Amino acid sequence: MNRLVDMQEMLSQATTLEELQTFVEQLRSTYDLEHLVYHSVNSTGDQYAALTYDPKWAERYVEKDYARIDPVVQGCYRLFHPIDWKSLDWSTKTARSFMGEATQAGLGNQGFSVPIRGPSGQFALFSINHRCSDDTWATYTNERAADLLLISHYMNEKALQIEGNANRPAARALSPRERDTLTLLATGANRASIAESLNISESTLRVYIESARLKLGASNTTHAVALALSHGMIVV
Amino acid sequence: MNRLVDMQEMLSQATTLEELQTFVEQLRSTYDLEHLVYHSVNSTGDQYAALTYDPKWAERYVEKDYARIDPVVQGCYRLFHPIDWKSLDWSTKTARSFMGEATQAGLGNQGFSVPIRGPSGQFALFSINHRCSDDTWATYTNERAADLLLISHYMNEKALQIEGNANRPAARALSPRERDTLTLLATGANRASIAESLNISESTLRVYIESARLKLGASNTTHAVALALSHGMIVV
DNA sequence: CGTTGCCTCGCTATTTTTGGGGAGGACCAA
DNA sequence: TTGGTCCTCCCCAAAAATAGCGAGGCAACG
Repeated sequence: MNRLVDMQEMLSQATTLEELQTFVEQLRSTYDLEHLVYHSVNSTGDQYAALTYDPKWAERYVEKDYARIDPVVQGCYRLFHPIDWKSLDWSTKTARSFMGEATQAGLGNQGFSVPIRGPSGQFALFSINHRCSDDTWATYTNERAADLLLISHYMNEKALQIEGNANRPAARALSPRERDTLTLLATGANRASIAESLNISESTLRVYIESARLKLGASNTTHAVALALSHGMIVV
Repeated sequence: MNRLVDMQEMLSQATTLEELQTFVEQLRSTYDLEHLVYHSVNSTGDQYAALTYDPKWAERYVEKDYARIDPVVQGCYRLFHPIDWKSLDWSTKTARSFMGEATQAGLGNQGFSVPIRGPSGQFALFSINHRCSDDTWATYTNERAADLLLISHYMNEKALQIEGNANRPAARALSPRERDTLTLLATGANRASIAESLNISESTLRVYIESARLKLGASNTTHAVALALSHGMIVV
């Protein structure tokens, strides 16, 4: 019975990006789908995709930078929940012509996407695609949405983990005082008021800002706060 | 058979926060769990929780601001995937004493949490809690993780929708130039270099910074960048 | 017992940002 | 046409941040 467990098992053994490609193909046949895409963009703009689309379509998509007009991508960037493609806005001319081209490339009429947000501004999209009637599709998604949502998250985790192995030298951890300082700076307080609320002199405060800045490799305070925020080192 | 469909049905009919409370209680019995919590914090710091814990414990938790030391909350703030409580760091003294108190309050030894990030820096935590052996718990979570992950997202969507009805005047949208400006500021560039890279005068640049600051209600540039970042208005 | 990291404070001078002000042109929608 | 929102530029004076420096105390680690 348990497709989900099988898939998790398979995923847990993957150690390379190639294996993730194999995984999505396996996923497609196991869940009996027309197509399936995992697409990740990290904060530095690096992209990675594992998909079952016709390679020519994928190539054209990248070449034409279709992500800019694809209603699925555009919609998911500003949405935060799994969504059926039908509920997106396909009314514009560009969207319609894009859909026409996609259909030509073998995409089915039905789709469902899961936006996933990870650390440091990473964003991934997990989409399934099929050709069938609305009713059949409703049954499909009801049956599989839970599984696929879970898989999409674990797949993203795995992809990040694999990519993370070829990683950049992580910023050093911040000391408690440094975190306090950056947190308060992020709230818009100035040095004088922060020093007061932390009960230290402004001189001391400056040392924290400076050391945090150096640790994070930031070029100024605003940069340091932005880095700490997007790395989850502080929370506002 | 289908608990999940029943729960989705029940959730879709909820229109008030009270009904969400009823929903988590129903969820607890349907999924046979010790406890269950949905806790949301939006960008303005407003909090909402629906939970099955002893009200006294919830009250004490809020009063003592335990979210600051709760390893589950702290862990999930910096993690982006569903996580078993066992894999968190319980080694510090404060964490251990916190856990002791939680156990006193009736919490089970096992837990599983799903961090959920929504629009404008909204953050929610969906946790399940139970008292059982590790093996039993592994079986539990395997069986239910997919359902609960799906439910957690739909519940968050619902909670946002309900709260959204009683909404605040959101920060005004930023113009493209304002976004450019804040984005570059977040990378640590100073005004001179940003003006150069945007091919405008530093005077013009200052107008953007200032108007963005006013729109966001920020007290200074760093604050504006932090707000724009945590509201997802810019991405670094 | 030395090193390392953290917390604390002080100093100087320079550079940058901030908070106001005004002003013209483009564009779009009511 | 008028009003709104952008985009662009300029001025000034005051406030704040920055880049360095040095230096003592404390706790933990080896």
